[in-house]
Amino acid sequence: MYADIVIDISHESLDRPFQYRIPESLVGQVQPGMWVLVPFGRRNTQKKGFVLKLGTKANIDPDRIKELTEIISDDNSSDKTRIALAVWMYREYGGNLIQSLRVVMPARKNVRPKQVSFLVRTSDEKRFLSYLDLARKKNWKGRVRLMEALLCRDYISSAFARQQLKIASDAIKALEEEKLIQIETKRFYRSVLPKESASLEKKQLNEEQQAIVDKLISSYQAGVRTPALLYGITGSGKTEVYMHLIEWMIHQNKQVIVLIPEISLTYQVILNFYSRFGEQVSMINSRLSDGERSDQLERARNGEISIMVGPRSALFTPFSNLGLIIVDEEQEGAYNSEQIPRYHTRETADKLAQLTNSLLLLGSATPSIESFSRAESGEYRKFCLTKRAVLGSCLPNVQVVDMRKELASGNRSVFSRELREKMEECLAKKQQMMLFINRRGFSRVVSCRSCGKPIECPHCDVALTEHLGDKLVCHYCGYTKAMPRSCPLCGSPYLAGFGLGTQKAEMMIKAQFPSARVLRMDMDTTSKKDGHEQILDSFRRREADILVGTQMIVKGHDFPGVTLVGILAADMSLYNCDFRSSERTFQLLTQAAGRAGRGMEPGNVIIQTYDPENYSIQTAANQDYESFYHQEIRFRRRMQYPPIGLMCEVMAVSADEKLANQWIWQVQLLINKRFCDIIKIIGPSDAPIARLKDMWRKHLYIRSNDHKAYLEAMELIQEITEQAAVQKVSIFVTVC
DNA sequence: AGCACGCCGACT
DNA sequence: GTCGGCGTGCTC
Repeated sequence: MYADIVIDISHESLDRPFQYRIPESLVGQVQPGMWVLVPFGRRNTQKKGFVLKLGTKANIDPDRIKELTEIISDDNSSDKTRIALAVWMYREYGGNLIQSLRVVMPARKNVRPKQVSFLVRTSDEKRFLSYLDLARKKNWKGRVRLMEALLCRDYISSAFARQQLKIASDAIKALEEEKLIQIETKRFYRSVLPKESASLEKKQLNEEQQAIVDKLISSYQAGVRTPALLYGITGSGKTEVYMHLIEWMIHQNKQVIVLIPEISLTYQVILNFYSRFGEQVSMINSRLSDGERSDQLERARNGEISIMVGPRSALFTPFSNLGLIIVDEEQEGAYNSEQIPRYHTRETADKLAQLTNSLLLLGSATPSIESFSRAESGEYRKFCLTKRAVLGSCLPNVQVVDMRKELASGNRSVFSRELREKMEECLAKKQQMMLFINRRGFSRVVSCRSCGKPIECPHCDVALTEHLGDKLVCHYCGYTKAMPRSCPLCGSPYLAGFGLGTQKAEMMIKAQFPSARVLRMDMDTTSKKDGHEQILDSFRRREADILVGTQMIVKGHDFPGVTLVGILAADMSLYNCDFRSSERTFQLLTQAAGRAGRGMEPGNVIIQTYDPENYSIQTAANQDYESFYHQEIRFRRRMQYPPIGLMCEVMAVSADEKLANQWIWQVQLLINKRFCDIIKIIGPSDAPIARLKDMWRKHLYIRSNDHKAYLEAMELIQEITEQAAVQKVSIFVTVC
């Protein structure tokens, strides 16, 4: 009997199973999913390993196979559910199990716990005083100072002794050896919460909100765990519903995970939770250090905190009595993991909720087509918030401008006449505006006017973007180079930038409205720590009239002073070769439009587009989600795209182009052979970015209506992945 | 990740 | 002549 075991070492070359013999005494006991101890390497050092599967066939020369040592019992219930979750992720999203395990068990890093040490007086007063006399006589100044300080207190902190009393470490050592003092250390958790405490009073719920909270609580008590979709228009107060539900859960001694897209995880949000729930809350985000992060997870494991707020990785907080998982802005793309396993947070949260018998609550103003269709079919429960919570504020007035007509009447500027007029009006009234453009940098591409070829990144097959200061930047790998004088291919000196980026937009605004104060927000201006907060705060304090930026300005920020929102090129995201582009465009436009008129003043939104009849633009302009949904689901049904059919992308990545190609064709061949009619394969072909960071990328799509066959195909791909790993080709699946 | 094997510079 | 530098390769 053999077991395939992954060794718990984070290194690419060990990301594959090793076979071990199961000793007679453990046959029947060793099961997939267990942690075991195995001898590894020449020295046979005992390593922790994870049992993938059992088998009777030896894959290598049986003489080379060692015997596994023992089973490590792990009785932490949260660990058990998280291992089960990792196994599920591995099956669902591919890659290696150790990769899934590493995502799910993040606290495994060896970070030193932060400690404070104290010097504690241990001996009785008599001996202490007599030694003090001796020290005085001998003129041991340091020891005298330290002992005098300890006369009136039982202990002082080492930091205080060193820094304030200027005690050298040998003085401390000497006293310790005399058994007069003792050094004690106490574990101390790094705090990530705001220092200030604003106490936020509990807001009264309106009728609609109250009814939803009541229904969720009563059904929870009745044992209903059907996921709930909270669909509420922008500004309808979804957060208050969350807060009340969380409060109830805490009273039931349950723990809560609140997931927020990284981009909207701002100081403001944390302050909100902190002022409501105090020390019971913690948060994690990507800017925390390893130490800060694992401290927060440790506190969750200890039961010190009950609420964890964070981006997708917060889903794996080791709570032992989880009751509720909230996924806010459920439709956000940021919930798709970029790394392998490319899990989707909503789906994974759903699985975790099942494993822990908790409630999953999804919230959105523009739900994903998946979630809404599940709500329609009854797989999810649907709750609607239809009224804006702030009294007096109303939905903005939206206008779609046809940029083709602008061009036809001779306006070649990026601002339509309508937008210009509204901007002038807005500036004159001393109100604020936001201009949204979907591309950072200066121009989209720089290409040669003679040979027509764009200048590309040497490591990725994408065009470089022009940035201010005569720089060319790759937005995928960060490669930067100076703007060349002439075309690197044909030598022609005529190079020109095409398309519009945030930097260029900022420059044009400044040229046309010289008196306006402009702030720009994109990846380039927010890369510094707290760059995000600084820009938003400055805008909130009305230190600028115009905020121009990429997606990040439209995500959930509340600026009461904004009365105008301009979307400079609405269709920029529309023509990606991706069946979700309409959905993304609709969501982006609706969100951007929702930024206007959040205060008492009515808001205006101008959407500039070259395709004004497009249904995603039309329905977004009317803020009509349901109408968009019905048109979009019709399209998906016709094309058998998700959520109607099952679909995934299989990608083979390798430094060697030939090998990547060879393995993606292997996938195509084997799937075709086994499921020729049931599963449709699109491709293989080059991925849209055929080379990224010097790695070649080949991909294909798999589409099927047969759930069973689809899962079998996934297993087949899993096997191919293992074989390909030997040749350093990584194959992974992205569920569409 | 560890650890061993292996091929070239400064030393008892 | 050796001791030791870390480059490369393997671990069931």
